[in-house]
Amino acid sequence: MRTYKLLPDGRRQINSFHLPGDIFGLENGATHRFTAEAIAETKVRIMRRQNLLDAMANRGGAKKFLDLITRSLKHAESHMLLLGRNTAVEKVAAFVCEMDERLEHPNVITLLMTRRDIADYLGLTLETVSRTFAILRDKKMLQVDGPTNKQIVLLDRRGLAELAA
Amino acid sequence: MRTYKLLPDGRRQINSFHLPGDIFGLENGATHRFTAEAIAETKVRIMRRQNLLDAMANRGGAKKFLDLITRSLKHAESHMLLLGRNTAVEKVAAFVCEMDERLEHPNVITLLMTRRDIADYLGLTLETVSRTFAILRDKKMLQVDGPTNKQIVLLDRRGLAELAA
DNA sequence: CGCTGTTTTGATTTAATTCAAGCATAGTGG
DNA sequence: CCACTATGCTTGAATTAAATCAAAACAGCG
Repeated sequence: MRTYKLLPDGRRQINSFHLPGDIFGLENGATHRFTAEAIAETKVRIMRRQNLLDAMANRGGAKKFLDLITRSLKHAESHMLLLGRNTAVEKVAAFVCEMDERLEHPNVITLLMTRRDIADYLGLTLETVSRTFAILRDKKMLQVDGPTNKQIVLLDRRGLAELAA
Repeated sequence: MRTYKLLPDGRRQINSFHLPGDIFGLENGATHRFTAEAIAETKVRIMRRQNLLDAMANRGGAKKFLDLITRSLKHAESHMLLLGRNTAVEKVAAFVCEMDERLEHPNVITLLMTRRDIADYLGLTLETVSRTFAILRDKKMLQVDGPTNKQIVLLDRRGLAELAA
């Protein structure tokens, strides 16, 4: 799934992509803070706020809950650094490294999102994302494969991680 | 105070500025996620993690705590949108509007941070921040005053808010 | 098959950065 | 009280990274 915010004129910032097992969408106030969309066949389990507060009432629940939100905050904080201070190459390298880690280092990363989604996640245009994949491909750091170029094979995880900085 | 993250080569992203009364720095794991620095005479009250977990155990505490972290997350999420998708003018307008709101619409906003701090908060260079203040000044949307140009007077709150989008 | 949406690639433009002065302010010490 | 220095802000000129504009190729689909 993708969660994102929109500007009135249609510019979009994707906060994060959610993989199976992820928890997201913690809200408190009366209004939703962002939109969530499935980009593949998805099963979602909903949790009521009341149950959340109940779960927090016992020590084990509080700890788990603290872990969850710390993870969200941590991701947001490092993503701010990326959006504000990284170059296009660094952003794309960071993106593939993030996916690689979250999928636990598969041989092939199958991207379910489009180039535009990736661009809107990284604060770039889809053309720049495409060109940057080409740059990393030409540097032999990754392969771009499959009929729709959505299969990514990491050839140089160390080099990519260095770029991601 | 300012809280920020650094890249190895010195590039800096300021997560947020903290005003009197703000709570910040919620951490969970063994390592700190960012650096905090005072940019003015500051008194800081520390809270132990244990006390936090205790406070969460009762319903009132849990609610307050949920409010706190929701506020942090919300700020981070909207800041991601700003960093990834706003222009320089929109960023600076959003910055002065944020300060105006948080200081509860004073006649004069006295900035305690430098132009570089603002730049590192908005994902710009200090020169661009300076130029952008000049643009908004020339548009009669704000005044830049004081011996060191750190006093900002908002002349057109509505217009600035529209720019901030 | 034609239609639609996606990706790539090329040419051009532009917003913001970088490089470079020049000033103003505040602090320091003689 | 006055150089002297350090720091921060502004402004101008040149550069550049990424955006925009444009076109072609391709896959998937009804």
